[in-house]
Amino acid sequence: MPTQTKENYLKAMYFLERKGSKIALTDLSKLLDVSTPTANSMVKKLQEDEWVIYQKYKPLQLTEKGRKAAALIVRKHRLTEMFLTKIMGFGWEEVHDIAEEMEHINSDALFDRMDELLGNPTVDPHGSPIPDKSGVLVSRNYEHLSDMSEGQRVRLCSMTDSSTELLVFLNSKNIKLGTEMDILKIESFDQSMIVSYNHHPSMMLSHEVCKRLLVEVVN
Amino acid sequence: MPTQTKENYLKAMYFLERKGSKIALTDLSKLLDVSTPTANSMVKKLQEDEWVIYQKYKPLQLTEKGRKAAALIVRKHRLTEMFLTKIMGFGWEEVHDIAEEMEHINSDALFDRMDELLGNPTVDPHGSPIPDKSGVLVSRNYEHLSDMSEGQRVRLCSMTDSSTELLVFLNSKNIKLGTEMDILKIESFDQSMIVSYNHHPSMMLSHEVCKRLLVEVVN
DNA sequence: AATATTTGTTAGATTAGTCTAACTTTTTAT
DNA sequence: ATAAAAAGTTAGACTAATCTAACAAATATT
Repeated sequence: MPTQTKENYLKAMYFLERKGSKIALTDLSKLLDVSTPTANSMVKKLQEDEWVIYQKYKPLQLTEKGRKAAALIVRKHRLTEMFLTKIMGFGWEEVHDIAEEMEHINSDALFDRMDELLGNPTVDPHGSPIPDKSGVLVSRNYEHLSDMSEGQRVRLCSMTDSSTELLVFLNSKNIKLGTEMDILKIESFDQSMIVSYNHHPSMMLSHEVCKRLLVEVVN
Repeated sequence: MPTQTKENYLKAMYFLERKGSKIALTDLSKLLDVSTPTANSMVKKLQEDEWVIYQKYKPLQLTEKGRKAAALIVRKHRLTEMFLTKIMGFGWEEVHDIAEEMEHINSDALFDRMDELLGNPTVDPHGSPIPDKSGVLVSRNYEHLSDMSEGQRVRLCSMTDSSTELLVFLNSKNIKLGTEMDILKIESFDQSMIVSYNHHPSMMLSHEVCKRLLVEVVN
């Protein structure tokens, strides 16, 4: 098992890989908020135990071993988030930071028990998929709300980023995962949407927000 | 907030202080399984932020600040143990190692919620007292089972050490916190005790075990 | 009281993780 | 195609936490 710091490097590389395939050192260092030389020397060390493949000036790559390790950290993170919301009663906007620490806890028993108590969940409180015990992640392909058209009915399933600000905003609008919305109108000048859902007959959502909400069309 | 390592030094000093008042560097280094020079240089560093009072060749001392910090770590540890047993269904012999990692998690919200869900417990699953939110620990004065006499009826309330081996042993004998036992006989040659409890009419407990069990007399 | 033992200290080295400054390679833009 | 910009690398230094070897002080033993 790598150190906590190394786990964070693997996790960051995992996210970068899932986003755009090529992992750039600069992106990694920005994501982890360290200097590029720091990230550079760390990936060289990670190579020694075959977590990553490193070649000078080439994009970074995770090995299978490194990818699996990263996925299992993400699994611990997302199970924890689910546990904190479903069992302990936290709001979805409160759980990220706690999970960020708990994901480094070394105890299969703990996370297996969470998994069990939660009934083997497949997504976290923000709709992000939970990798399985062998590190396999099956992610569904949702659409950005911003790409939908007037008249469609959609269900909120996930979001591109789960920043506290976005989650608090959605709380204030009473929008949750699973909330179904009718797209009443799209303002052409700023791409903002007027939607209706539950008991809210007409709510305006800015383009910035719509870009970050992932939905599926309701038949 | 000190680092995780420093928190472990404070916690160790706290235990040593509660056991015999004078904190010796050698004892500290043994408890933490580091060399004496390592412990020595660390207490010097801890002094810089006024966690401890250090004077060459003198016994170590915790400052009020250091003692409170240590107590709050112990609080997190014991709340976690309680949470793992009562809410998550772990056995009392399984929780120490997990709590040892969770005690370093930095989240008042998490531990406050545990406290709440548990109904503000005052002892952990092994009968050890839980310091309150301001770091005050009120510990009851139990007797060692080994110091009791024939004919007395006692209730198991705590133990001097909660090693997995002892806990597993007690599990196998079906002895729990709260179990009331009648001391039927004390063998003079080895101080072992014959006790009866629940549906066990006569059980032999070695002196080694009796020394580690803390009880109170039942009137 | 003198000596032996234990306890504590200093010095110097090592590893993990970080930085800045300077430099090189690759990519982008004119 | 060359210059400018971006990305990546190397060198060297720093802090936290650890070690061993050597030494000093305090305590215990005869």
